[in-house]
Amino acid sequence: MNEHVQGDEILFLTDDQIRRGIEAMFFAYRGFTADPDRILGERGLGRAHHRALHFVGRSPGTTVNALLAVLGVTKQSLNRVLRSLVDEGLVQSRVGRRDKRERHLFLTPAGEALERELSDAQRARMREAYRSAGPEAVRGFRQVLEAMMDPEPRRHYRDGL
Amino acid sequence: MNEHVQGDEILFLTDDQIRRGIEAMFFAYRGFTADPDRILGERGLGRAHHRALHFVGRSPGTTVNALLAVLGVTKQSLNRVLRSLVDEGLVQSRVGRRDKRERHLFLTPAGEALERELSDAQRARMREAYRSAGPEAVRGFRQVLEAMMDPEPRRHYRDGL
DNA sequence: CTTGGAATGTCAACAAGGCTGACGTAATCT
DNA sequence: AGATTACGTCAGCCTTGTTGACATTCCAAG
Repeated sequence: MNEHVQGDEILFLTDDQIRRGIEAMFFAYRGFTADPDRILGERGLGRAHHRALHFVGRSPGTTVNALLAVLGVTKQSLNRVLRSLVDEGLVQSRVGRRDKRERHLFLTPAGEALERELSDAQRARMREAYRSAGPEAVRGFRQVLEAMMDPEPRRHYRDGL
Repeated sequence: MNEHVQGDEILFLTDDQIRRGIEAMFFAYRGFTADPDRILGERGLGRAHHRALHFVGRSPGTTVNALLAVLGVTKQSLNRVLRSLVDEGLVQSRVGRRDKRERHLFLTPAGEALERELSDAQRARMREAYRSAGPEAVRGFRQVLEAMMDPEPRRHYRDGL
């Protein structure tokens, strides 16, 4: 092990390096949500609606309970968001066939269109960040983020493959 | 360029890879704020207070205006947070000597203690994530995050060296 | 010296989106 | 039959963001 690698091993864990990482998360998350927030604002919706649209779009037919677990909010909070999405004709809620207590959630065509519009902006930013940083950096990015999650969200993250 | 690298170059920019990155940000940010949020909750404070404490601690004597620019909120919003921090004896606000309109902000010993307590939890998590991912991954992590910021926050991020 | 503008503080009102607690209904499981 | 589960809903509270309006204090230019 040469001095340079030794230096790396020590330096990247200093308090100051950690602080840099903390601030990077703060500033980057703002950028990450900026574009969708702007689009949603024009339609009287918020970030919470985007999250619901995203995960319903990712897993069509998912139940309210499953969505609650992924989003990590209370049912009252989710219900308020879901109700407005259904009212706006963006999400459809179907009573379960096997278990009629469950509601299965789907995006309507309008919901898919909005989800696409929202994600396009976010994707464009992330794509550009990925492109400029390169595959190696992206691996590191995802590795550190995954290590930062709580166990339960990490499960959901891995499920989403 | 062999097929493996070629595959990398293509694959890491697919919509699905981008989506994975988006979800990684969402889940990781929750973990990132979880520990401080818990501590703050016990004291009737919130995430906004943590951010103010962090940046005042990082740049003692900074002005309200400078803090506004870094945090990206309105003065009314910041003022509410700052007032409660001053009331709790965590932050001291001194009138500027040169320009008496300005207020220079400092952490009191109690403020430093709380900032330390909050950051310790956050730092511990990030340190562990850094440690498990390694220096190479950390470089990639910071590279992608920096590319995701808006220009103005990126300036503040780079200033914070 | 006066005046314009900058920096700050403060009041009021509002909205999004979290939370808790309580209650109701229908369906399913034991 | 009774307990549990899934979901919805009402009511109320909190934090944290917003806009708008207005007062104060002070620096700096004319």
